[in-house]
Amino acid sequence: MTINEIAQLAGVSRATVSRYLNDGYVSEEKKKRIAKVIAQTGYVPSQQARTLRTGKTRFVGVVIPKINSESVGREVAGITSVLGASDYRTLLANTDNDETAEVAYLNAFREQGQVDGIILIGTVITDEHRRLFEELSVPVAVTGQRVEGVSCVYFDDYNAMYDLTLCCAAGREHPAYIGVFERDYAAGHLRTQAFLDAAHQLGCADPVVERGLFDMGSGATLTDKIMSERPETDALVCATDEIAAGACKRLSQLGLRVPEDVHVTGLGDSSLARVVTPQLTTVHYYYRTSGVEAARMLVEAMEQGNAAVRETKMGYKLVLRESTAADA
Amino acid sequence: MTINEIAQLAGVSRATVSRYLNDGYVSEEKKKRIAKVIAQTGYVPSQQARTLRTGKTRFVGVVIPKINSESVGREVAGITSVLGASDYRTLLANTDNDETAEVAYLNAFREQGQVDGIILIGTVITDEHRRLFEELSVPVAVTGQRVEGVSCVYFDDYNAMYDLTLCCAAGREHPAYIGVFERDYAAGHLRTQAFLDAAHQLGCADPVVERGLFDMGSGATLTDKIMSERPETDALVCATDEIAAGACKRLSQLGLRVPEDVHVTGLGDSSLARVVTPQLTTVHYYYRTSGVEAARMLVEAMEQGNAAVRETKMGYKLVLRESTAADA
DNA sequence: CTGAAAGCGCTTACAG
DNA sequence: CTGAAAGCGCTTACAG
Repeated sequence: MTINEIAQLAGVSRATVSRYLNDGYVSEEKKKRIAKVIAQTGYVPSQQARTLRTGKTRFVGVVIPKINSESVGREVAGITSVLGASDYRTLLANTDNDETAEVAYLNAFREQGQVDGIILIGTVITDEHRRLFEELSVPVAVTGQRVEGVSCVYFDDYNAMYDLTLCCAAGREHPAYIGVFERDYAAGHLRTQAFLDAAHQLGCADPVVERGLFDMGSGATLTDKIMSERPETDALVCATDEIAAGACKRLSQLGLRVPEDVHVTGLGDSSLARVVTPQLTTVHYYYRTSGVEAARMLVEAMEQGNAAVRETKMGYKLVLRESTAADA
Repeated sequence: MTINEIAQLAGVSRATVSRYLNDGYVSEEKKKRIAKVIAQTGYVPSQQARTLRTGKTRFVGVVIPKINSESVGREVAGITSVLGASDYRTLLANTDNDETAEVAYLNAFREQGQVDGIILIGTVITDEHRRLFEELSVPVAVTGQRVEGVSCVYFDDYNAMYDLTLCCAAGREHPAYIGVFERDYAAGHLRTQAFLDAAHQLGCADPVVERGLFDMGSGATLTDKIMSERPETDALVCATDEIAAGACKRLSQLGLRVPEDVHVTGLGDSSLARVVTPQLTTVHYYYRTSGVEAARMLVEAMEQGNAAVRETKMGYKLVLRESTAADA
């Protein structure tokens, strides 16, 4: 089925069929005839040919750091729902936390004109990223990190972690923090800073900070380190639920009770937070909504030329569960 | 940059440049000239134009039941690694366990000629699916379910669950099973049947079977039901790790100890299995490898016309952990 | 080994 | 409101 056959069957020129499919500047009578033929034949225009002619692909590239991460999954769900509704298809590019791959994908999308827009689920934003954003000929939106001059939707990491620390460390003497590398500004830098500020606010003289990766293994290892170097530690604030899960597991292996001996908190409110024993006090992040927001921004930018850059900071909600004392 | 500009710069016709890019039936001298120009300009051929001309898209549609599932994530990782290496790009379509959406995506891929091949991560395979497979003009591969006449790679669900049940219920009097709906042949029908056969083999007179969904909530609810109707139950075999995690949680809330009072097993060896307390005895499935296998089959089918259908059954490995007695 | 030519399926000024 | 014509960037018989 091509537009030519439809034109012939409907007794009009293919230009008229094309108009029917696009602006719709066609007489009522021909409209009807064309509509009927299309219905009968089940004709679907070739997107390839359309792209070749218009330069628009109706694809959006979504660069993700990790497949099979709950937060990423929720964001992607939000993104595809908006994109699908606007008739864009999603091209998922998984970097597996490889910064080089991330830049490579961004470049590939740019060079080959394969997408009308790009969404990056951000972790570490380098100068290379910033340069790329400038050079990109299609609109971009970033989630999870604030990027100057680029449309983005991010979380209130500082205040979320500040509140969490107050709640976890209140009434405790020796809080410690298990975080991640500083290069991740949102999850590394801001959350650590918030912990330190809150600990200071609570009057803690010498709060401990350790850093590792985003996984349970890291949580377990650093819990070992902290508890052997500072056995007096009585509150463990963790940058993510995964890390907190690893910490809880190790604490129990060390014969320490949570929350009686040590308070523990995570962040993210993943399903993991409800599975582990004890259930984790955490912060709920609106991941799905943040995906929806980013996709909306992008669609707007793709359809209207005037790329008004917008930054959205998402709220959060403290979720108190068993891993901290109820009196917090 | 178009092929015309390259041709002009290299002083050859665009047909020659095209040949250079494809068969390579070009004199050494011109090859050199063309290579140089391409290197200098960074020219990348337009995939759209190529597709329009050849009918090949170099896209593969991958239909998944759920984003953010560990098993799916692992399979997709395997798939994209193979596909990427063969220069195919992956188009992920997420159905969110909606059978209608699944058929719709399959149809869309078929109608619009947007992909050169399709991989389906299978759950429920209906007659509608089978019909579609027949009508598809591009090769397909299915993972997770055996489908007659279609290339597929699936797991040895029956034997895996049989072994697991022997291990979980050995020396116990009253094993029960928490499974999922029969319509999922692999995870529903086969695993349930294997449990029943193994229970029978162990001499259990009246093994209990309950069915729900794939999540922790289902595990918790059905554990409630089983323990109130059959408080003598001393082994809980679950169709997945998620279900088993929900079961463990509820058992502990009911004041029952695992494994002392009740043995519990899951299946899949997800990271969840190591997080919950106690850690779950389970079966390891080679999800990533199964994705790799399916992608290889598909690539072969796409590149060689002779679509020799192949079925691969993957092995498995019993993983003993804390949730069953060590003497099993 | 190479180039001129046709054509993949569409859209869009242009002239009417 | 409508059609003839050009062209998006490529590939592939065909004739040489």
